[in-house]
Amino acid sequence: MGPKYSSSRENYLKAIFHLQEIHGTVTTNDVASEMQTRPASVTDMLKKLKAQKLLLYEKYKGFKLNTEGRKVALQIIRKHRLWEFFLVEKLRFGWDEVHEIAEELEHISSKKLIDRLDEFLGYPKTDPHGDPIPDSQGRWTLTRQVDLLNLPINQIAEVSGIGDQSAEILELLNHKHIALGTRLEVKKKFAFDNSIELKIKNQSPVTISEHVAKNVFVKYDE
Amino acid sequence: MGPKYSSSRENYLKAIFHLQEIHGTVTTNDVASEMQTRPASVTDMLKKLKAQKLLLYEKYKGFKLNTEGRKVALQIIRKHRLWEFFLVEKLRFGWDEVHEIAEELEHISSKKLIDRLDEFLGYPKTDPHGDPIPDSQGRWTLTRQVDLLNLPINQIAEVSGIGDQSAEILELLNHKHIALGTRLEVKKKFAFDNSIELKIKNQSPVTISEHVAKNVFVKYDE
DNA sequence: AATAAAATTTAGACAAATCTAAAAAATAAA
DNA sequence: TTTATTTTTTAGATTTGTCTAAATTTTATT
Ligand SMILES: [Mn+2]
Ligand SMILES: [Mn+2]
Ligand SMILES: [Mn+2]
Ligand SMILES: [Mn+2]
Repeated sequence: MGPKYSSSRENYLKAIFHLQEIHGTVTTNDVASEMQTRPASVTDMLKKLKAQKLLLYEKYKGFKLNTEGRKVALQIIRKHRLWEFFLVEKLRFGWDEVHEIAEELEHISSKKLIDRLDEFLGYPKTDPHGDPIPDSQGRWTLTRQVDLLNLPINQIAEVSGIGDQSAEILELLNHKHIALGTRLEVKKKFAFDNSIELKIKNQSPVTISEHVAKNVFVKYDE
Repeated sequence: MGPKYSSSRENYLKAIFHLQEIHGTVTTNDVASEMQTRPASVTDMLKKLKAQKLLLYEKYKGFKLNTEGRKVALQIIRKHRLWEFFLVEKLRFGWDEVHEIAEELEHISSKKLIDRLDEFLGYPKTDPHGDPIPDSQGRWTLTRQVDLLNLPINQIAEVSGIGDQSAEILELLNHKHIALGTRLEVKKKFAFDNSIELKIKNQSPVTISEHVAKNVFVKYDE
């Protein structure tokens, strides 16, 4: 037996899942721009997903995944993030080069494969970008985190996630030696442009823009 | 950039490659039965592969891969066999359950991924079924091997490959504790039905049919 | 409330991969 | 060497996923 849903359908489910995490409900244009496709193509797919009973959808009224749709989406996200972890931890890829490959690997259908992979990797809780990895029941552990703009001055914290995950921001962070797990503190906040000066142990201070700061999440003990 | 050729095209290339290894040239019906599809579908694909300059084909005259087609086929075979090795050696799958999964994994496009995987696995020379793994230039090392029907009596030899790789024969061999690398010798050959009695160290003798014996390959020092 | 703009859906088309049924070509049998 | 059988190809459909252009609906602005 082949895969239950096509790669394309799976990509739509994943995109809708991510968008509805933010806005609760999702629009056609959102999905189109997220997936680099045309609104008409999205509408076509919405009908198919509704027919498959994965989506709550009334035309012109927005839409969201139903329970089954969320379940399927979470399994794809699980696969995506486990494969990313594998690529970084076992095959020595950089965290900024794994997304595209995982975008393909996430569509491999074997459930046994992914559970064995999970075991082989030691049941990791987060992927190389700090995002949580759902378990085989689709549950994940929530971690409270704050972005760098909101980290109090002189509070030491650990990088736990990245918002925007474009190759561009990852390249920038790589260059500044900011990675998942990096311990750092904010030394100065400049009101002029909201840029921030950071200090990482044993390194000279680095400055990042507001745009970057908003996309770096950290956790810290109070 | 996505994959250069569709999964379907890659499956055809691989099937044609295997068939032409045996017969030199390949027929439409051969491919159709190998791939569980219809002759008409094969003809359709042949035209596409010819248009892509991967295949030498004149209608009604048989066909075979050209240099480029062979090159592409060998890279897919390389991926298939490396993934099979990974599944058995790292994820503890049985050798009789990896083929289907590798059938999907072989279509992941990243060249860097497969080269890193090769390195991670320690550059294995053969897959779990004893078949050679091409290197990244498409070369493999030939090993002379003989099937069990032709193994001299009392000559100790090591299982190095399986011909038919159906789940059925693999299940049978599994049950009789015959695996890749097993050292064994032929104790008796029965002329009546060409069945064979084998001895594996520390085990009681087992009997296999001519049909099975023809599909188990071994190597041995003379 | 009427009009303009934006968002969404529909209509109709296309490419890829497959199929069935029928036609054409090659091969085997009489 | 005719005739019959098998193999292969073509013709025409179908399914999935995509697109453009046009129509429809919703939302925002005067
Ligand atoms: Mn994907
Ligand atoms: Mn990730
Ligand atoms: Mn395959
Ligand atoms: Mn194999």
